[in-house]
Amino acid sequence: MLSLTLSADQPFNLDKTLSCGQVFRWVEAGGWWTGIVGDKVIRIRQDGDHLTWDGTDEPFIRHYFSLDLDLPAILSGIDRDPIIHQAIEECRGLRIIRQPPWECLVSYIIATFTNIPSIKRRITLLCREFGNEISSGGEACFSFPTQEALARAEECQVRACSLGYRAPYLCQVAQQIEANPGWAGTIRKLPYEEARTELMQYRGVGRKVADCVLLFGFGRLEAVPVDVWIERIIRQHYLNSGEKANYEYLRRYAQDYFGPFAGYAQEYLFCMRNDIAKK
DNA sequence: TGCCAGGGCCAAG
DNA sequence: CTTGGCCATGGC
Repeated sequence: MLSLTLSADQPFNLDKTLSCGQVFRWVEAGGWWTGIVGDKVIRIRQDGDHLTWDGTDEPFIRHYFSLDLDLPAILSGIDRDPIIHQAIEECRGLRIIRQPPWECLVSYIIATFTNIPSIKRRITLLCREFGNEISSGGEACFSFPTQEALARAEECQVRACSLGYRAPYLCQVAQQIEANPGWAGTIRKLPYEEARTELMQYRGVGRKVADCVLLFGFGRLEAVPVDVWIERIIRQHYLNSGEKANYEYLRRYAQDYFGPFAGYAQEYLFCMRNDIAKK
């Protein structure tokens, strides 16, 4: 069991970070969060300024939870109006996690046109079916399926994980990625707009999924995924009623308005969606 | 029970 | 370039 003490000037809220809907493989029970990242089973809890965990080392924890970033500086940069201010007050300490790109890509393809409980359930089924079993001492845990495993999977077997019409997307994107193993390095080197265009070449990846992958999988903190909730919030609180706005308009609006850390603003607003988005 | 969900694809206008 | 129908599934 390892531990670290958070610095007093760098807030971190483990519960908000893991429950806000950016990751789908963490479960809380009895004050402990258990999650599977790569081939590691990690158990972690927070007591005030103290983190305690096992399953990985401290550098991984610091990197995965972005503990190296100056969160107060980020939050003061986006704190531009009473709406986002309320979200910052309520969710302070929420940090955007650095997800493995492949897991992030597949997860957000699965996340299209559904709800968060269903996403978690489907990813669990997919890992059980196509991942590798990891010994964890407790109940059986499974790693996220590799691109090779999904590329070779039978579509009907993928579909059996309650994935519906997304099953062929997953099989095809796995084959595309397998044929282009340097894909993540390519994305990482490109500027935002070009990286986005590159990502959208993959099956099942449109504007919104591309923005999610850039934000959560590649640390592009300027990316603003616009799902139905964020669209509602921007329309209700930031635009004139009836103002014409498609996806690109909404995304650019948020990026121009909130600045280089607009992705953080997006995630804080998303975390507060049930309080600030009506209907 | 019906509506909705961290949308994307594809054809038609 | 923009719009509209369609898509499987399960939570609420």
